[in-house]
Amino acid sequence: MNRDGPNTPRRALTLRDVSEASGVSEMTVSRVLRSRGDVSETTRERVLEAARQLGYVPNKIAGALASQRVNLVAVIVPSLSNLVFPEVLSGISEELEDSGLQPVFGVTNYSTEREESVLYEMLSWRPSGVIIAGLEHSDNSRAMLENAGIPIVEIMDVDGSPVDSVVGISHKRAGIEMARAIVGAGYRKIGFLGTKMPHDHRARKRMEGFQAGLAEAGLELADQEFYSGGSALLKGREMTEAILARNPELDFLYYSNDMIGAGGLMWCLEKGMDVPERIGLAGFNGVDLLDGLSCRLATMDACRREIGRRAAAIVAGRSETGLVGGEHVELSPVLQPGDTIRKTTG
Amino acid sequence: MNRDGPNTPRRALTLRDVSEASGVSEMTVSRVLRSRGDVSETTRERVLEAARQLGYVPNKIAGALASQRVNLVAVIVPSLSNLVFPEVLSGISEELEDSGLQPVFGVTNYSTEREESVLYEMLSWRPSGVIIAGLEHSDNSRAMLENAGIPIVEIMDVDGSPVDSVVGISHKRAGIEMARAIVGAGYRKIGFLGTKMPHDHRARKRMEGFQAGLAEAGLELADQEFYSGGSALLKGREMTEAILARNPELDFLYYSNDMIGAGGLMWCLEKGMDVPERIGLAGFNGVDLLDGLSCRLATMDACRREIGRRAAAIVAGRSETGLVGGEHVELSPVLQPGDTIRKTTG
DNA sequence: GTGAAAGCGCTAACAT
DNA sequence: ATGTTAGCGCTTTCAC
Repeated sequence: MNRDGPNTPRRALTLRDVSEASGVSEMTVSRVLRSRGDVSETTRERVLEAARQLGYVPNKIAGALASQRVNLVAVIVPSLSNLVFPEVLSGISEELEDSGLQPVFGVTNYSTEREESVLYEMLSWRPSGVIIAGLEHSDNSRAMLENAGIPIVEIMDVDGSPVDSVVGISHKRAGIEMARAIVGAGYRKIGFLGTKMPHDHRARKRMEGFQAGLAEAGLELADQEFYSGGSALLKGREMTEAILARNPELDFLYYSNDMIGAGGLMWCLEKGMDVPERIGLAGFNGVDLLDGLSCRLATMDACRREIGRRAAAIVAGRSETGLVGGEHVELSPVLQPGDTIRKTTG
Repeated sequence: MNRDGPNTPRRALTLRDVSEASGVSEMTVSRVLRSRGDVSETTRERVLEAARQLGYVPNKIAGALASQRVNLVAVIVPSLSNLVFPEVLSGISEELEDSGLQPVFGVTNYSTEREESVLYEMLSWRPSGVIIAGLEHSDNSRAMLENAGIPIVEIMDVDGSPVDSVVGISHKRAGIEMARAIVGAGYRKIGFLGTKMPHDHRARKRMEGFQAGLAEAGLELADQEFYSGGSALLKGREMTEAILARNPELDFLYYSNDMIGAGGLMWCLEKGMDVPERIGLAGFNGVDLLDGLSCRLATMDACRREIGRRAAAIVAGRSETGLVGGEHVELSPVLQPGDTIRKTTG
């Protein structure tokens, strides 16, 4: 609306404008605006006042080109609707808050191709670091990361070989431990319910670990069910109904995430099933949404916020270790048994 | 890890490197890389091959400075954990997909100060447009938006005076209509439950509209309850218990969002209350999470994805109207009565 | 404490 | 179809 108002500049303001308005050289204006010392208090105030009056906003593009420094950190995640990732992003934002660095988010929709183009796009802004979910990338992406010459932190997962630093949990181990807990509680006919997405490597690794854990006890998955798309809660209900119709003797259901698990739990409770005696359930992630359910679903905390924080700390050069790169941080998710795993008396 | 590998460049590659490797002038390389026509197929391929081999990633900073064009759109929202905003962002991303523009997200945590600094930071990258949630900004922020000289789209809300374009719904009207529906269904003792956040202007406007709607029928809010922080589902339970303990004769509860509404609904059902006869409930947003509940909470769709799309279309210069700025798009949220509002026999 | 000159890596505009 | 020149708005470096 105000585009043609009397104060609207035809072109954006530059340092020169502030310089002229304050009667001080561009160089000194630049120093004041970047709070570099060695400027007299008088000049400082004159400049600041002029800049404020004009409504000057510095041009970081020119600044970055001249200084060869960009205070941006590229953050690349598969999705924003997963609930997990916004929490990781919060952790990153918090840690970066007063580091002078600014996160820029990119979303891949679990597509390797899209990851490649998002990464390319972001690297072309010459960020100071990259935080990227997962260890599985296309050859091109991996090459770009290796050649970027900046700190790279792969997050969420540690099962694989990182380009540089890595912060995450072992989903394989998480699966194994969940299997052990379930078997230890006496369940024997165990089903797995998860996403169909072929690119959700972490869910796949959890399932593989889970199978390995069952194998330790001489067990196998009794049945499995996969979905894609739609409301997770609803899908959880539907899949639970389907798998139990097919296989009524199942005594435990392991879900690849908490939301479908919660849907399944609600379905079981409504059907009047005895949870956790007749049937036990568990999910994954430890989303605090579950705090609101009357019956708490067993789950495992994925340490999302902490992962974000630690990754950001590495990029900001603030991690405790003196390492310059190649840090390897494995966090340990903790089983939260809730009310849906039978208590063993031993 | 690979930082010191044999192929790691000490400094980033430039056009000049590609130029030398391909034996073609920088200018022609630049043309090839930007797919500007007027380059022979032979040269094109030579250049592309050289760039690929070297692993050249263009420097957008230099490009933007030279061309005075930046393909970035600043998107500023209060929060990522609200579930509503990721959907808006998805709508924006989708619409921007093949426009050549790239969204960059910033989060304010519902703080006006933070909004100001995020906005300043983003404008200093000279984006091609700004999409920002809400119509309430600090004086400084408003001035920055007015002087930016680029398309500004304020989203979510239309109750107020926009800087330039606006895409959203009237939360006031949404409140009024919900009140009319509730009163029309015969409820009379109505309570409101919402967030305490003083900066959630949209929730406030819904409440004000709601009160206005009740007033049309000579009614007032019988009671209210506010919360801040914590798991929304859990808070919904707690607030519901509290308000009904204080005021057992309430026959309807209007929640400022679906998550606390779902918590309240679960609590009522567990207590064996007759929903919707003895007590009715309604939320706001139309989150698809509700699809998974056995009893569907009444709600109103906030048109989140659509808002994102339309806003992005305006910034991309693709909106249907021939206007250059100052577009005003008001969407109409639709009441989804679900199972928690008594059916009237009229 | 302040200023002048050079140049960051690209692209617009104009040759050829 | 390709090359040359100038300059985007800053910061670095060095001089005063």
